[in-house]
Amino acid sequence: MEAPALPLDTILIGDCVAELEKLPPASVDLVFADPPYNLQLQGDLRRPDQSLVDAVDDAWDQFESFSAYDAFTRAWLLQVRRVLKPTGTLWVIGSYHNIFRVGATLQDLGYWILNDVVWRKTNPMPNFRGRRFTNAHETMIWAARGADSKGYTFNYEALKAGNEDLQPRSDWLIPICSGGERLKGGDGRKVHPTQKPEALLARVLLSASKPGDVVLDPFFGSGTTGAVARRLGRRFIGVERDRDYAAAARARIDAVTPEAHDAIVAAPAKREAARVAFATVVERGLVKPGQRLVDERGRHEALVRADGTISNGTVVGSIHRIGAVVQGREACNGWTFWHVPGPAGLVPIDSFRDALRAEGA
Amino acid sequence: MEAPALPLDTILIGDCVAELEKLPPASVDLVFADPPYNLQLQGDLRRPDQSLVDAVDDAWDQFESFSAYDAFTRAWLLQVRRVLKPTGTLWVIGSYHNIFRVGATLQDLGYWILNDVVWRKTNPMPNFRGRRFTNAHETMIWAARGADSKGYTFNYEALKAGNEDLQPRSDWLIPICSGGERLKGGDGRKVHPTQKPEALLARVLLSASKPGDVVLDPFFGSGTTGAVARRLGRRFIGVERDRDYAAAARARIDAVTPEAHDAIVAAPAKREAARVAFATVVERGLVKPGQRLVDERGRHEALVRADGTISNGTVVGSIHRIGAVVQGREACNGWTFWHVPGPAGLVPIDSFRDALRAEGA
DNA sequence: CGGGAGCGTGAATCTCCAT
DNA sequence: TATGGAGATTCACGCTCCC
Repeated sequence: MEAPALPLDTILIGDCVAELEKLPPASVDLVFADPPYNLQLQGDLRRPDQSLVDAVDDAWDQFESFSAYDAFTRAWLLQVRRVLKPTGTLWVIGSYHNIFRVGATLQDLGYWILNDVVWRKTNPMPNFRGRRFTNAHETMIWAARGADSKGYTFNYEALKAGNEDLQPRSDWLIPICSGGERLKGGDGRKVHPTQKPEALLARVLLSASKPGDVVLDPFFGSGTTGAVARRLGRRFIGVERDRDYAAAARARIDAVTPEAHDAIVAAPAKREAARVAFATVVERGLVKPGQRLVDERGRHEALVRADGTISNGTVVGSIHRIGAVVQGREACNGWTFWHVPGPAGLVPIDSFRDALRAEGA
Repeated sequence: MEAPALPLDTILIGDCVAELEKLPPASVDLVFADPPYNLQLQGDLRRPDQSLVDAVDDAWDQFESFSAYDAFTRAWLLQVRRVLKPTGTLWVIGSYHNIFRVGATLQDLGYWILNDVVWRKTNPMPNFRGRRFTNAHETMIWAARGADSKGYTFNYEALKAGNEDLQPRSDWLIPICSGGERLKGGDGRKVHPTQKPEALLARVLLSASKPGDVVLDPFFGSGTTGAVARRLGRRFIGVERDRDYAAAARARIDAVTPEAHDAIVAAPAKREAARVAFATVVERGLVKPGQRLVDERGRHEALVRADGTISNGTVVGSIHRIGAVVQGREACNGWTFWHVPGPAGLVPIDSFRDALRAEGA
């Protein structure tokens, strides 16, 4: 009996497990999956200006329990593993709400993790209540079918050449999807609540697939995977339950102009802005807690604290804030204002920042 | 029966589950855990000739290995949860080999994840074979005892002040432990294979504990947690099975000089400042009854009443309530919203509260 | 057409105390 | 334990509007 043909460059409408069951085994080169994160949000969240955050409260993200989510995860991971070629690999993206469960489940099913890759966001949503760290990253797991998998695609040389001849690392700095790239409906509202940036998908496809490869996305959503696949000369298969999402994705992909064949190489990574905090200078021991800082003319002084704040004896705050306070000004650049007294004279604390930047470069 | 005393600033020699069982419940403020990655897996999955066992087709063997690791993880996480105070939090560090299993297990046990934090290494070990991304990070999970946990320590203001007045993010850039900080034995070889950098522990303790807090490390190893705890004025309890590690850690910690008290006391957060009622401001005559209040743009106004309430002409209520009412909003911080018009411009009523606080200090 | 102020918004498990 | 009120809390961008 003839194997069913692959529905290339197609969006299949339906539940991903049911749709994947119809695909032939060992037929897909790469899978990118952005499953529901199972967020468990309590009430409304408001910004400090009282505006309401548009939360992800869609029905597709609701699960009864962890075990219900685990069963769902296991089911789609099993089907994905079936349709993956022996040389194929899987990427899954998630946040701390779900990624640990996904990772444990895929290990249980025999997948072999190659890397976990951190997507660092240049512009994450801030933490409005100041009770946690700003959630500034998401996690991707890159896995082969099994521990003995050989021959998977990893375009190491191209990635290295595009990264100033440095090895590609497991942490990627990429902005979130916004501006013109973000799909909007006729009402001006976003089409999909969690549209991923094309730059992220581009780096995934350029890292772990070749032109002509078949890329499957079982949670197609607004179709970023399809749009990037088409642009980069890959074939795609999308599965999406929601007809509105699928229609928007189809229109989006049809509007994509594929890159010329010789242009499909890894783009050079953007040079990362080296922002150094004073807390880091203290943390690394370049300036010690308890150190006395003075201004250039010796009129003002302050003491360094272990957490990278400084104190003028009455107020504790940042190097900038305290610099402003002691001068009775609105603002002050603490990096140039404060100095460490030494045997050879005053050393501006900015010089320690330079040292850290040089080290990071 | 009297509760057993806490063995403060002590290294307990033994299995961590057995040793934790001896500690009283709800007695520890912070736990930092650096558990073994693959307790049994590594040995079990390699043949004597070091070739990999075909784990994909040998589900039984694989299940056994992961299952044993999960049981171990569950056991120590349960004990840690027992000894944590209701306001206490847990940090666990791991890599993709184990962190997904640890994360899923701690969620199953009822812990509530606050953040996952990525330790980005400035100088990771390169990937020699060019078949994966350079593994340039490790993952930490920060979790409270449960979803309803309140009152955990997070020194938000200090972290923000030490970070260029920007709120702290979930991705941290810190070098690996090397150079003089790395403990070496008499033979010049490293004492412990996975010694963590003190800068990492310092940021954990400065983020989520206060001076005098009790910090427990159930996998004490070379004692980085204890050394940093001592330096930053925290108490520690370490548990370590290996006597050599424990001895090296003890010597290391004894050589640590604690920071001066001024350098480590937490900066007072605004939310912890003494409460001042607006009625007190009126009572003291800083704002007179009958005074007209306006918002920053002069769009809204209200009149002060002798009892510390204000009125917009139709409704009487607190500065917060009336601020919300005039804007048609759910909530409003009246202290920053309302101003007293003066010859030199608008004076926020918050400044009168500051004056009373300064007077009380 | 340029520049700047102002506004909108993003996968979010986002308070604490007194009664 | 549940409820209600006080009051603390945001960063990077892209877009619109106005001068």
